[in-house]
Amino acid sequence: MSKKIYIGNLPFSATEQDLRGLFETHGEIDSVNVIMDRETGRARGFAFVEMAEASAADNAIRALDGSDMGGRSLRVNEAEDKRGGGGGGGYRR
DNA sequence: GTTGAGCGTT
Repeated sequence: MSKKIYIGNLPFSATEQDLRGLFETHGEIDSVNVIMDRETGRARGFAFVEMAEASAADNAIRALDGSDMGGRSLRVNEAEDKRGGGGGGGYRR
């Protein structure tokens, strides 16, 4: 079972590759998704990483949460399900 | 700078 991870307080210069490089150290990466504002195309300063194993995800969260990146302390946690749990966007059924 | 998106309907 894969697990989603939220990464906040990211430098706007952070990329998917940056995050993947960090997380793959702790476990198998299922997917990486840096969030961009779809209306402006600018980075929003946060991202999501999905890992193959929940145990690996938890390990990565512990290791990376509070880490200093570019002078900013990263916020790493299990992601909330605003996309995969409710249905998506507001319409459903 | 803080928890994604788009598709498209009950």
